[in-house]
Amino acid sequence: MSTLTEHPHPEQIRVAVSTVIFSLRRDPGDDRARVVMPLVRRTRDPFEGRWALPGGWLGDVEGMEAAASRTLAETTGLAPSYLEQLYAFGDVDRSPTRVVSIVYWALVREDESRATAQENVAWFDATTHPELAFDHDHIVRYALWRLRNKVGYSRIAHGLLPDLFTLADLREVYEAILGRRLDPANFRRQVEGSATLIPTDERRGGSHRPARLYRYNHDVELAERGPLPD
Amino acid sequence: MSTLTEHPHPEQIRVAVSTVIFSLRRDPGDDRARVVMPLVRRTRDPFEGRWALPGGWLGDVEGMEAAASRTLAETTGLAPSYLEQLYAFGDVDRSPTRVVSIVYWALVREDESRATAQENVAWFDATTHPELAFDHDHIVRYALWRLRNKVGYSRIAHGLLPDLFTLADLREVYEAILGRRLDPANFRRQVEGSATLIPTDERRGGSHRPARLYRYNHDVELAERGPLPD
DNA sequence: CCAAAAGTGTTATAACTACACCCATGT
DNA sequence: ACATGGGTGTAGTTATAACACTTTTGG
Repeated sequence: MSTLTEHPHPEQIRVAVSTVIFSLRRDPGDDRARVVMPLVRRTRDPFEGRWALPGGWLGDVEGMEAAASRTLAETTGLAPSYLEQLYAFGDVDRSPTRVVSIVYWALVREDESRATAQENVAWFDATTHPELAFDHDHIVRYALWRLRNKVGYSRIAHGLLPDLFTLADLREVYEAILGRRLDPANFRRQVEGSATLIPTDERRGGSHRPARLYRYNHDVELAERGPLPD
Repeated sequence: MSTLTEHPHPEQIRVAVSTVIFSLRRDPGDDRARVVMPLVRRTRDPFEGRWALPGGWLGDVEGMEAAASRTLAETTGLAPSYLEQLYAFGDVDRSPTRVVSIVYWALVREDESRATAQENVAWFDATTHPELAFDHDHIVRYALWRLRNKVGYSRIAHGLLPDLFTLADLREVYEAILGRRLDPANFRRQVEGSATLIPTDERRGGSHRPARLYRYNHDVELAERGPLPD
């Protein structure tokens, strides 16, 4: 690639792809939703027995994003509603052998995330999880930071919701990600003014006054990430 | 890395590191500064003769950021005032052989960028440059987008200026990057209110009223990039 | 004195925040 | 009827933008 500094033959550096997958979990008891992620228990050295991010080696005729999707399918069994490259980690000592990890982060809708039933896969709270293998603790922290950051200036929150949702649902997503309460009135005006939602005529009646259901406007993109492939 | 999907042995994928280096050029004739970047002319296939981003293979005991710095030193001969990972490019068909490129972007101060005199290296306007090798056109577009984006919410503009500078100098940097004029009065108030500049007692007298010289306040960081190494 | 950039002041507009208040429904 | 979340109104604050104006230098 580019101007090649002279090496008789490039050394053996392996390329892996991992993905931080976020979803939302709203348990019967809790009144707030939590951000959760699936982890995989390692069945071999190094770090045998420890939890780690789902991932695998990059195939030699496989695109990196495709590898991330494959990873995601193998663990959750479903397609992500949002997928974006997070960062490339390549410190010399981050693994016993030299591995460069291209890390992606993804969003999966709550209803879909329930489908997971693989062996050695479990969902954890994204903020309070066991100590992970390799530098994955660090990676998860960074992914969470990016998620919180991005939710402030783009529309990715919809990636965690089903087709139809109320404004309270959407607000709950923001609150779970940002970790603080938002004013319902101001929240409503903000999203209504942004032309990203299409109001439907349907309502959903919980225990009180029924709320209008909205649909996401796919004309505006989930997130602007500049001039990048798709 | 992580949960390893079974491959008898990972295939031969090579890892390269490239850097998009930005600097500012203020030529005698022009009244505005331009964003410029150094390119390297390829001396071998593929794309022999075409201009490309400076870069090289990642050494097997070399960190990725170190590789980017090395690249930068080999072309400009100097250390960057700012260096950040841009993106990892790994499409299967972006090169005749499978190469994953970890791309960084960097800022170099104008006075330092004059020192370049390597063979096969030349500086080009960042917006109007010849068609580059590989997918480097695409990469440069993305790097420029990130630069313009980041200048809006962080202090990286100082990475293009010497130790002492006037507010007009700083404003010129912003104008060159954003491609539009800024109101001097409002610009002054914004940066003065942000506590990132330390006023000195020195002045610089051009052809008219002397302007106060400022120094960058290193207590606040150049840019917040979240919980990432250094 | 004049041109031009340095630097200050003023005002209009938009965005954000807090919070009071009314509405519609299940119980 | 009443508790509760859905939904609207409004006023204070803050950030931004436009632009008039004063100051200080070199020529």
